[in-house]
Amino acid sequence: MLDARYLRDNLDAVRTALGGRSAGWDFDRFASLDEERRRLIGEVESRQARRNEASRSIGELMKAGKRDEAEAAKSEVRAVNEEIETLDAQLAAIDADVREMLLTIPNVPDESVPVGTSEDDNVEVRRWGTPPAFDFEPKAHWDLGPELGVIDFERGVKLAKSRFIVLGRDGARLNRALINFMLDTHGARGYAEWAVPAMANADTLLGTGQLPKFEEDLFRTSEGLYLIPTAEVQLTNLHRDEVLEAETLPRQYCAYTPCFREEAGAAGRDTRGMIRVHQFDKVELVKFATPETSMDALEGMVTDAEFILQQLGLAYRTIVLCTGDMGFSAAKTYDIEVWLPSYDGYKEISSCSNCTDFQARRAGIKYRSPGEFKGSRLVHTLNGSGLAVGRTLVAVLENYQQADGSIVVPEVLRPYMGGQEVIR
RNA sequence: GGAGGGGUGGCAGAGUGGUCGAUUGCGGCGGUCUUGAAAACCGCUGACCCGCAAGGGUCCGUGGGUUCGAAUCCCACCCCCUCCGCCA
Repeated sequence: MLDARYLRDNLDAVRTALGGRSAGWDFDRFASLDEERRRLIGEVESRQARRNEASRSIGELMKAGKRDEAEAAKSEVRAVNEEIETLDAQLAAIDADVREMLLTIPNVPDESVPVGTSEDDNVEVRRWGTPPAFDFEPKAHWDLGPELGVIDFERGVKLAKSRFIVLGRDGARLNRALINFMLDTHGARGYAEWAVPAMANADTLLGTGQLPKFEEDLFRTSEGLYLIPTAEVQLTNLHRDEVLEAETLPRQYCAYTPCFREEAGAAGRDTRGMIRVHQFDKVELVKFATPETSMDALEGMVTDAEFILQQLGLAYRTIVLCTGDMGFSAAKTYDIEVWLPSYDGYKEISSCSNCTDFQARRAGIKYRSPGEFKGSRLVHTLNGSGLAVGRTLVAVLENYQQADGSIVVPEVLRPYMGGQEVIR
């Protein structure tokens, strides 16, 4: 959510900065609603002031025994109350409209973000590692997995529905090894680990921006709870409606959770394999930082996510998303893409964003620093995959495959696999 | 799920219709005192909205209702605690 005052004073600048991202958002309607809202507030409050004053005098008149005067004052207040009621109804309607508009306008990109309209305008910032050269025809994970008995697509469909998968035998163990390796590595690098609910309520999802605009991406239970699409939702909302002490910042959190996505708009995309499924595991990183340090914190988070790929020996490239390709809450986003032989290219495995104060304003996450400024200010929130475990598993299978169909276990994972060196 | 109790400012804890946004204690900030510190004493100390400002308004779990007026009364919902039941 953007600050209403900021938006009011910078309407055209925001319109320009958002470009196509704000398609369908009516800036002029906002301007007139906002103006009308402030006018009505003035109307209501001047009447409330009159009513409060009159009510006070009624109390005094009653005490003084002047009943007739008190009765006269009462009827006057009744009349004022009727006016207030009418104005209040108008104000409530406009408030709801303004709020709805504020909740559906995306974050404003940081100045350092390249301007563009699609993923074609994203900018690669670096590459690491060399894609493996095979002296045989490498297989895709959707062939390797079933052949090794580590991924079972048919049974995933049987147990749930399409786009659900089952991991078997060494697939399940490799998955768990990846989770533990990631958590241990991030833990050693300053991220505190949490275990959080896999379901979240509407307030929580409103706080991070999934609601109200993207409800169709979520699974909803009959209780009105939602399955979390990412642990970012929970880690960020841990501090919803809290004021953090400045000296405790930055805070760095991580968590492993399953993630659930409806993938409503993805029919036909990535239909083969386990690249795009309804449920996947992810280790998530979240930071709370001051406005002055959040951009540096983002660079650090990307480095931490990249470190996992380096340790695993997987080639990747890092790109900065252009203005047109960023998510709703982000002011700046880096995607890390891992090399996948089946794609003969790089595929997203992590996305790290600085959401600046966008989520903090929705969720009421502030910090204070008594010596530095009075009151409290909004923190900046950041989140990033560290990494998507399912896609990492795919990357390991495909990049470490041998001519005989076996998989070499990356060295850093062997301690988590009981010393096992090969999956066959 | 059943029965009972309770949700007030950073925390603790008063307040059952009228200057209560709210007594008091702790904590925090500033000051006096002190070589310094502690103690003691004095003062300050919630958030949000509209406004250039003066000022005004809202907020005592949430949402309704009664009333000229509600933290205080009524209704619904949410959450917490205790006991019982059930249960991984």
